[in-house]
Amino acid sequence: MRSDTKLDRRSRNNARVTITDLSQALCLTKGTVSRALNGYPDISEATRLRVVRAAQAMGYRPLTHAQAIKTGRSRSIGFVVELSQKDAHRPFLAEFLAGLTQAASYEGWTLTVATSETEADTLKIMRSLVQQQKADGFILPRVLWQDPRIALLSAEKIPFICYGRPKNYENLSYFDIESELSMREAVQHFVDLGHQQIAYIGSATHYAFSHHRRDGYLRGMNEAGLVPDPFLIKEGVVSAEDAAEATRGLLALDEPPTAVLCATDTLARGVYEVANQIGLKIGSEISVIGYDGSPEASAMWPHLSTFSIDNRKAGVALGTMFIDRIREPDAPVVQTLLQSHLCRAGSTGAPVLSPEQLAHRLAPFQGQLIHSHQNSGRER
Amino acid sequence: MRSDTKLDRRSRNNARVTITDLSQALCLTKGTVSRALNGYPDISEATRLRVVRAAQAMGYRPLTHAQAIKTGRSRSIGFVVELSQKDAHRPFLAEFLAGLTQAASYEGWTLTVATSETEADTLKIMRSLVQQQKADGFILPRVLWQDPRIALLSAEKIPFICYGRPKNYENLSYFDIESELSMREAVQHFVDLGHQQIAYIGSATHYAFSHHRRDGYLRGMNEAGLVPDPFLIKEGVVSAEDAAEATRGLLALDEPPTAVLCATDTLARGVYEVANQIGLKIGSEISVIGYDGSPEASAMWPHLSTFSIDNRKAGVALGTMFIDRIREPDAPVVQTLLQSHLCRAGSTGAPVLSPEQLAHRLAPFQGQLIHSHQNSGRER
DNA sequence: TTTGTTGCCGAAACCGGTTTCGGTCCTAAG
DNA sequence: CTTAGGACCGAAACCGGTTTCGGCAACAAA
Repeated sequence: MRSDTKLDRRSRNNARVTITDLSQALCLTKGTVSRALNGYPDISEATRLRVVRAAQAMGYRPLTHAQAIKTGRSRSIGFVVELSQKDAHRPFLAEFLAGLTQAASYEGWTLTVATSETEADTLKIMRSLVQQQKADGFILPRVLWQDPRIALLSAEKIPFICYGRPKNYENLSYFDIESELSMREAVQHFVDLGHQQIAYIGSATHYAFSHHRRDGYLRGMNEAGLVPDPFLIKEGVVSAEDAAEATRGLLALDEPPTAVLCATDTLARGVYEVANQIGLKIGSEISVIGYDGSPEASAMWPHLSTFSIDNRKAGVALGTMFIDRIREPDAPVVQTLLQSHLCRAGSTGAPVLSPEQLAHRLAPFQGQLIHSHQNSGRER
Repeated sequence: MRSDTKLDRRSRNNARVTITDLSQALCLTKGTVSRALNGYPDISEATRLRVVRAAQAMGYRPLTHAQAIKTGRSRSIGFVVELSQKDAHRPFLAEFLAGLTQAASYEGWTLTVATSETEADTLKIMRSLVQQQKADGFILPRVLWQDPRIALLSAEKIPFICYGRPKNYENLSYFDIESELSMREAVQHFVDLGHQQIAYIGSATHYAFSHHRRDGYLRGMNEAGLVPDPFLIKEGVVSAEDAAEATRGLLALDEPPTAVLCATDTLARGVYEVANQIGLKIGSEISVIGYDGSPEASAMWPHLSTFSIDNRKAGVALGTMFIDRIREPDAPVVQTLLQSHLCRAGSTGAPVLSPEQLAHRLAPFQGQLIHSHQNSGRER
């Protein structure tokens, strides 16, 4: 009788093996089976092995959300994408998610993705995801220099790992791409090619990475014995359009830069835009380096020299770091840095013009450049 | 006593309101409360309202996975990204996910994302996600012309909604961007500008959209009274590199095309690549149209004319369609089409050269073009 | 032989829900 | 005035797990 209905249910339900099935097959109570599988010390090694083997053989996998209702942990890593800046996430998202889910699924975990419109929204969503036990914690993408998410999660003791290094990162677990060194390398590369007048276009300063990249530029300049001219530094530039505006400002200078270092590939698009409009030859009359290794970089012509970063690997690293943290909440913080490497392409070359010659070359276009303001960057 | 431990637990657990709390506050059993909230007919309207209001007031939200253990439904929509073709998903993923989660979270649902390497892997992962009750069904991105996922899910009666129209879509619920009409429009646009020799570079033919786009091209040609020359059609082109190869083949023809219609923006990159290499002016000597409205399109110079598609909207549509389907499994299929619209940019213009003149112009470069094979497209 | 320990497992409560099954009470028909 | 039938709710089982508690057997020390 009983076994009849059991079988019946089993066959409709796609034959999931439950802990009860397993315990019956082993002539043990389900409590014992559960403790055996979870490595409780009051189970003899012999029966533990017996249980583990049977579970393996019968293909038993516990229902994580059935566990969750008692344990409170749902083995799911939360990921909230904030969409206020439309472009902020696109280039790296797919590969990054791939890495994240790869790490997650390897351990039988799940990735729960949510999106939000505003910062306040993000906090609310994260809180509710945890309360609904839909996430055991979070991976924080694109960490801000002073990140309210970190404040919230720390205060509420919700586990998280940062992708990026914020202002005070001493006691935080993070993974980051080392971009300071990259920017120094970029400056060095420009210098090696013979550039002296090297400009920098930086992204929105509330992002943590903006700080590291700018510092890298500054240190690179110092190391090369160059004094970074404040006029050559545009910070807080958000979009390609803003970057174009910034570029016009740079080219309107008395001594325009022969090389421009951009904090992101998207910003480099702005440089290209202006250069294309006035017929300035990229890679010779002006050189450009970006950062991100995005597909845009190879859509530009000449191809943009940029720092390619392995977002897949970043995802894997962050995923495993997160799971480890949940498993061992009291372990010391883990801080990982990954190097990115420069992909040289056609956008960098020896300067064919000195800054003075460049200025002369640009003279006819001053009308198009003049309307830009000295401080086109938008500070947050 | 009892209430003491209760409070204690509550305060650590971030004060989640459970159904027991609610039932005690209302002096009802939790069974009654549950039935009231789920609209059972054996609950009087008066108490139903009382329960619903109290739930609202106390901020009660049921734990979906606690429900799931009895009901089998976890209110979670599954999304498996296959990464075999690295580039296949990137451009549209972020915005699409945004739409999906927007629709999901609005209804209190969750999005569970997984990735897979191969097709077989995808099927395995989907099956296991359902078995582990981590997904109630799936949104299928990038539907193939003959899609094994559809076969599997149909056979196992797992709910799903397609993003795209496969070969036999009569009885399927789908959402799709109408690209056939777009391609016809593109051809028409070329013709209006004065082009006659119009080539087509199509993407991997196992994708469903490839068929619709190619058919659109063919119909557009017919409508314009032009006979599509088989030599002008390259199908099964996967990457920008392959598209470059295809382009070389096209330009090596006796009567090379003055206009090239590409099934995706990525393929258009290949056309640009070749044009840039041999100094062919895009937008005058040769015109190009892409499809996708990706950021690459505006990274190219001149900007690529392309069809922009609202992936956000697509995500919202698919999400709500999916949830509706779960709620009402026996409802008739829903089939939705969304129009995309052409964003004209610098890559299209009136031809300044006839095909013959173009061939003459290209004569010096035949050496670079000749090594291409007539049939560079890779058929699957 | 008695008395602790210790190792090991069963029994049962529990987690936060859903669902079935009766059992009142009220009402209308006989 | 009975009685059949609904309307409405409580009681309890259930879902698939985890965790606490207690008891039994074996073994060592007294």
